[in-house]
Amino acid sequence: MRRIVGMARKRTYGQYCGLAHALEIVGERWALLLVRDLMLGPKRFTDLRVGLPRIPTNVLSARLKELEQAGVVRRRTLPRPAASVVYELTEYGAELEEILLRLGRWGVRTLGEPGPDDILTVDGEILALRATFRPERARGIRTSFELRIGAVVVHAIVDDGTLKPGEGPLAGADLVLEMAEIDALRPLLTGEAGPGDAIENGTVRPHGDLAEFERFLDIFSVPTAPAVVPA
Amino acid sequence: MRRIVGMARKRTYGQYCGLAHALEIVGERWALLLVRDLMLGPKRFTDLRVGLPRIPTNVLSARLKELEQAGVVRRRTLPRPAASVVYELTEYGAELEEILLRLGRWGVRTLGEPGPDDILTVDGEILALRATFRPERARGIRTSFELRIGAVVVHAIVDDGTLKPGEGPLAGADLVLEMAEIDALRPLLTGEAGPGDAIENGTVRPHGDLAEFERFLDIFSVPTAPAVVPA
DNA sequence: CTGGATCCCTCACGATACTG
DNA sequence: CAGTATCGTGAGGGATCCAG
Repeated sequence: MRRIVGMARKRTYGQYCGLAHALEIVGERWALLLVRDLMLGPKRFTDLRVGLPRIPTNVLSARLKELEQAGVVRRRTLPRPAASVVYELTEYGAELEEILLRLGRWGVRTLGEPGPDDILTVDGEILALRATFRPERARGIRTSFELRIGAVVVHAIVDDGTLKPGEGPLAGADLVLEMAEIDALRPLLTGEAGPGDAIENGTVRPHGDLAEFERFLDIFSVPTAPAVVPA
Repeated sequence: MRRIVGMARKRTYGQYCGLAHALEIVGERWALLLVRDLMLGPKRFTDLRVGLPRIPTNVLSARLKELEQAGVVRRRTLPRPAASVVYELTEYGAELEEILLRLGRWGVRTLGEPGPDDILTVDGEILALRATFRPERARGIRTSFELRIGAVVVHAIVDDGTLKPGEGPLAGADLVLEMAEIDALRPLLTGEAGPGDAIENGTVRPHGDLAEFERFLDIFSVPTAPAVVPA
């Protein structure tokens, strides 16, 4: 005879705790990466697939339903003629932003070299810009950058302590940084390498002033030193 | 014929992104709750089991190994006569603290009623105290509280903007709050209910001044209003 | 083409028993 | 006390299929 233990108990931690509950909402696999991509604005199902190439579609469906159910994501049907469906963060979901940026900064410090089939996405790179942006160092500064990392092109407009990142090129950018490898930028942001090193070994080709390059690295950086990871 | 796809590729998101990497480290099930419990100091395997009653021991083993491997947790054998093993956070792991507190505050706002077999742990309650503590409201204040929630007893010593939480009772506490239900405190911290309501309906029995009760609620609270969750 | 649903396989998780 | 061993189940991974 089969004992009915808890009838259809969804996976839960069984703790009455804010953190445990948060993890039940956004702790499932892919969930926070989904939120990351939605931080940049409403997206369609297919857009999300493009940003998360390795997510199975059934998992994407499931996560969107769960996040919608939890009040993190809202599913909206576009009005006219589009007749398309977009997913967007609710107010509540948008409040994860600061947490994701911090978690991203924490994780980037042990990121190491990219694996053979690690990819860089536009959304990932824009997150990196937002996560490493130091408003206090951008006070009174007005400048703009374009970053080309392989096929990924993003830009950033800095204006007196504020940052407006975006995808695609930016005409008239004060500095263009061109890189072939997806891990060319990380050592610069973490302080492991300086602009001189990067230019010398050819991982970064700056189009613009060297001073502008240094200003970029001043405005965008990860505060603390990289952690030492034992083998 | 079988195609060799990626030989022993561990579960990865395939993105060169700080957030994705962070989630590969601490995004597995139970990992962040483990870190939460270790935030309170070194613990033995069995202590961790007590704090996380529903974690299978093999999963606990696996997580500890993974976190150790990732440089988040350090396994240390106690010197003399104990001959015991403790796990503790590394510097790097300890830097997750602010993130966990924020995530806890985010999650508590949609926590709702406890499920039938939701439990409250001492560690969970201490996390709640730390997460809801508002240093700016504790400036120049020196007081102490003891909380009894069912069998869980914790205390907090507030001294001019600093908080020292601990487990167990506190002799000479300025205020003792006694509750039978594990969800008696949450509505007070989120502002859904006031001290008057709680005393009237008997969910909280304060031993001490009403003014002290109000001071407690001023020092400990979740800033924003609870989110509206659609059915 | 978008926006998914379905199938099948694998492996991580969950429960429990067992060992140094 | 501090885990390892075993085994069943279900969530995730990957490919394909289908409706509007």
